[in-house]
Formats: sequence, structure tokens, C-alpha cells
Amino acid sequence: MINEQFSNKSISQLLHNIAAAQLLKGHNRFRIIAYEKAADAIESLSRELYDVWKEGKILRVSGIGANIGNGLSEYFEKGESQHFDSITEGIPPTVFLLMTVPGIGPKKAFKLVMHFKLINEKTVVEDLKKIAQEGRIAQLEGFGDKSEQDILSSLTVFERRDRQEERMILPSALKIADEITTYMKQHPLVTRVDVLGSLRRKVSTIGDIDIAVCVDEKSYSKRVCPDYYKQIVDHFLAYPGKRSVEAAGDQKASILAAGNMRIDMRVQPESTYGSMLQYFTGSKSHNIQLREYALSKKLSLSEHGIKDMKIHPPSSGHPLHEGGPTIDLPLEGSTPKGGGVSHTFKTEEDLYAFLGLQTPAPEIREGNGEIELAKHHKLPTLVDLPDIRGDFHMHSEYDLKPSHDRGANTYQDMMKKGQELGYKYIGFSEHNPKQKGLSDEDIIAIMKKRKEHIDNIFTPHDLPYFIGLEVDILPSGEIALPTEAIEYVDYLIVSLHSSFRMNRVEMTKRVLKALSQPKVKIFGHPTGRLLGKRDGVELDWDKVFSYVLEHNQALEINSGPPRLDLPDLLVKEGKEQGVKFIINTDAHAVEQMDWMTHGVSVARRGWLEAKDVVNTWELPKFKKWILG
DNA sequence: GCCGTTTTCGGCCCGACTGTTTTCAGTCG
Repeated sequence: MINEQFSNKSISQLLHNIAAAQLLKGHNRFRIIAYEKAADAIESLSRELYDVWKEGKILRVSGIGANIGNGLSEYFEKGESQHFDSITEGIPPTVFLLMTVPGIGPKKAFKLVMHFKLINEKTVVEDLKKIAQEGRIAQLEGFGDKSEQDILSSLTVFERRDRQEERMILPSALKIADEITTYMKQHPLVTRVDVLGSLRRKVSTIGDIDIAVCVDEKSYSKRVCPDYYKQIVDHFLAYPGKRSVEAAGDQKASILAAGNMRIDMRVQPESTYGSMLQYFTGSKSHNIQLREYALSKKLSLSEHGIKDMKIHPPSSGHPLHEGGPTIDLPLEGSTPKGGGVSHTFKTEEDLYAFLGLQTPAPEIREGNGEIELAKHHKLPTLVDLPDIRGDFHMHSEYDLKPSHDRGANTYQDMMKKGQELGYKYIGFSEHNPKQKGLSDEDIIAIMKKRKEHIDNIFTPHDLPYFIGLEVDILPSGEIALPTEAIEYVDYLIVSLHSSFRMNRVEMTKRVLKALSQPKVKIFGHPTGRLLGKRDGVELDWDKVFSYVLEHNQALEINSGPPRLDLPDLLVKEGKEQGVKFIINTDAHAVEQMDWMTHGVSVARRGWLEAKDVVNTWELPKFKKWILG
């Protein structure tokens, strides 16, 4: 558990503030951009930057170089940085506070603070609200009646926002996205609707939902009905699940839906839909890198297409034809600046191919080196759901007096579900019997009886099965199971379920000790995080990686939506060191065995191929591994 | 301030929307 002051959100905020301070002071604008890029990179990091820094890898984060890196090191060590402080010096802290109100950026915030002398951090929101109500903002140069009203309503929302803007776990956001998608498809001009952005990239938590709407090509080429787009936007704004309208233009709009989830929608015709898919899917970092790469080839990339800056079209306006189809982009009213030939793309594959790139899977479009590999057509073939041959972390209702919750279904139910899922083998893993009130002899007897029970109920018609157990790692590093009971299992999963706040050195010692016990093959939900509720534990991951590598063990990718643990970035780091993984659901009911798809998404985001995931292996190879 | 298979110097993503002006600046994603 790290100090809130050092959380990614806080650090990102800090760098944004520094960028804003430089903007206000008129510093070099590329320096400002650099700080903003670093802030964005940290915000979308799937691990805590503080942990990355502790591992000495802070400079590996794209966008953090020597200067910002040093500043952050100092900040992490001392809780403040002289360098950073010197940049923000002279800017009242209330400016940064007001910047967090939607619609107020650095310049407006500064202007308001200076003009109205808003220097009390505790009352600034209240003070500004009062000033707005008195109609004094509208009199300020650059402000008007409308912006005064906007500020007033933003402030009101801001006041009761407190902690509501938390991110949603993936399935909850998917549900909202499904509903709006279905709704948008009802419009006759709509030919296709896609959920893009972080949802398509399968990020573990979702901040907002992006959808793209494709309209009938005819409506575009005819151009007899310029209000076609408007009709789509209006349809979107009339969504019954809408709480409020955030913005609305000719081709895009934003609303707030249930749970204050923001939904951004954009309209595009079929002829340019590929560009839209690409633009709206890539993370900010992926898109910026892609555009920079395109620019190095004198190609300018946008959501409408690619402008070739090398060739200038004849003044008659007829575009040259080269490569894909070309049209005069974009729609009336926004002629591209500087001329250049425009190429449009119906599919993403066409777009990437035009740039000479392999198309990266959506899950890895994070700007973490995928563009570099795409140039050489060396992107990995990512593991996929059909590759999975079995689930090894599932809890049945069998009562072995477990230390934690039991499942809802019988072994037979889970076997049947496994067969339906097309699995080739399966593993059962209740929690270990609780130690309180049970003697070692009791536990050994329970474990023996359980094995007999399982061996009795299945026939050769059932899938090959393995008897496992999820065992608590005690604070001492011992496991919560008497050694003699290990005889009655084929494999053990060891997991942290208590004492999460332990320092890095002690925690690493504890985990490695648990991993050294006989028959331990899997480290379950390794960080112990619960999304939005509990941070992961502090561990020396390099040590964990090399230990499991050396002892032929696997790190679990737990598919439970509140966990998604190991996190994708650590999966990627582990893979780079040769670590093997197992994707499990941790199902406590047969329906939850369908969660496998979420774990596969994490694996894909961690760049895993099937060979890296042990439960994609053929039975003989897998058997040798798990019993080995 | 960051970064590199055309660069260790000389570049740096792109467009939509909004409000205030009247051609643009600020903000956002």
C-alpha cells in the first residue's frame, strides 16, 4: 500500500500542474508537452510508478527522461522536489485546484484566481461560485454569460462529486456499452456500431466508453442530406439511459449515463471508418507514436485518413490516385490545411498496411514497443480464448471446512461446464481447511476423504482431472497445510489472503518461502490487488520471476474481474524473463468459469503467446509440468 | 524535456467543440 501522495494519479496530476505552470510562465512549449506526455504515460500505467522507481526502472517508462526522472526520484525520496517546486513557484495553488474543474484549464484558472484574488484553498470553489452568482465573471475579458453559467454548473457538480468518478471494472462497463450499442443500431442510417477505446483494448478498469457509429455510405457520397450526421447525433442525445449531455457537435457528442459513466460517440461514413476505428482504439500514446512515425514519412494521420504531404494535388481539386481510394477530405466546412493528397481506409488493416505496418491486436496498442515490432512484422501471435484447454483454480461446494468461502456447485457441475467449454483437462482447488479448531490429523483426514470422494465420482468419460488446493500463505511464509496432507493433492496454488501490508523485503522472503514447499506449482493472484479497493502488495518481482522460472512454476493470471491479477504490465515483464503463466478463473460458481475471457485479455495485454501459458499445452506436456 | 532503422540535433499528433470575437484561444480527448 503506497502513500496516496505517490499514487499514479497524484504524480500525473503533479506533472500536469508543472506543465500548466510552465504554460502560464511562457516556457518553451515543447518542454510543456514533454511534461504532459510524461503525465499521460504515468496515468495509463497499469502498475504503480513508485514500484517501478523502486526497481530502478523509471527511465524505461516512455516519456520519462533524465530530467523528469531525477525530479521524480527526489520527490519519491524526500516527498518534494526542489526542481519541480522552482517551476511552480509563484503560481497560487488555487490555480491547480480550479484546473480540476471540467472546462477550466490553466489560463482560465489563472485569470480567475488573479483577478478575484482567490488564494484560499479551502474556500476557493465556494468563493468562485459566489462571484459567478453575482454575475461578475461575465464582465471579465474573455468570459461571457455562457461561460459564467458553465462555470457555475461545473462547480456545483464538482462540489458533490467527491469520490464518484472512480473507474468501473470491465464487465460493468461492457454492459453499459452493450446497451448503448444496441440502441444506436436501431437508427436506420446506422450500418455498424463499435465499442472502441480502453474497452476494446480490454484495460482492467474503464474510465469512459468510446463508441464509433458507421453511417450508410450513400448518405455520405450524395451529400444531399448534410443533416444525416446530425440525425445520428440527435438519436444519440435522445438515449433513454442518458443523465446529461456533456457536449454535442455535428460529428461527435458526449453524454453521461448510469454510474456517471461518460460515453463519447463519433460518426463516420464507411469509406473512412477504418481510420476512425484506428484513431478511437489506440491509447493516446500509441496514436501519438503512430502519428510521429507517419510524419517521418511525410504522412499526416487523422481520424479521417492520411494526408500525403509530399504530393500536392492540382488546383482543380482532383486528387491523385495512389494506393487506396482517395476523396477530398474531410466534409465541407473543414478543408485540410496545407493541401496534400488524402487516402482513406475502410479497414484498420488497410491503414496499417499503407504505413508499412503489421496490424497490432487492440490489446497491445499502448505504445509499449508494438509499433517498432510492427515495422518489422514481428508482432507476437497472442494467446486466444480457444487456445485454453483447462481451468485450474475453481472452488466447488465440497465442504472441507475451508478457510475462505466455498463455491456454489458440485464437482460434477464444474466438470460438465468444463466439457461444454471444450476443455481437455481440469483442476479442482478449494481453499485449504481452516486451521482454527482443526488438528493436523483432522485436516489430513479431510484431505484424504476429499481425494477419495473425487476419485469415486468421475469415470473415464469425464475429462482428465487434477486434484489441487489453494493454500494460504501465512505471514511467516509457512503454508496453511500440514506436510502429510500434501500427499492427497496433485498440485498446490499458494496465495496471499492476509497480512498484505508487509515491507518489500519481508514480503518477498515470505512468498519465496511458500513457493519452496512441495507440489507448489502456481502462485495465485500474485499481487493480491482488488481493483478500486486494495493495492497490490510490495514484492521484488525480479526475484519472484527468477524463482518461479528456476523451479518450473507458473504465475497465475486470475480472471476474476475484481482482480485481473497478475496485472498486464507485470505479465509483460515476466514474459521478457521467460516466466510461464497459467490463466485461471477462480470461479466460485459454474457461470464464473466464463470469466476465462477476461484473463485471456490480460494475457494478451501482457503480450503472451500460447506457448507462454501452460494451460494451453497438450495433455502430456501439461501433465508432465503439473506433476513434475 | 524527450527521443532516435533516414536524426545524439532538431524535430516534436491532430482535430472537434465551445464561447467570444469577427479569426481565434482555450480545452478536451
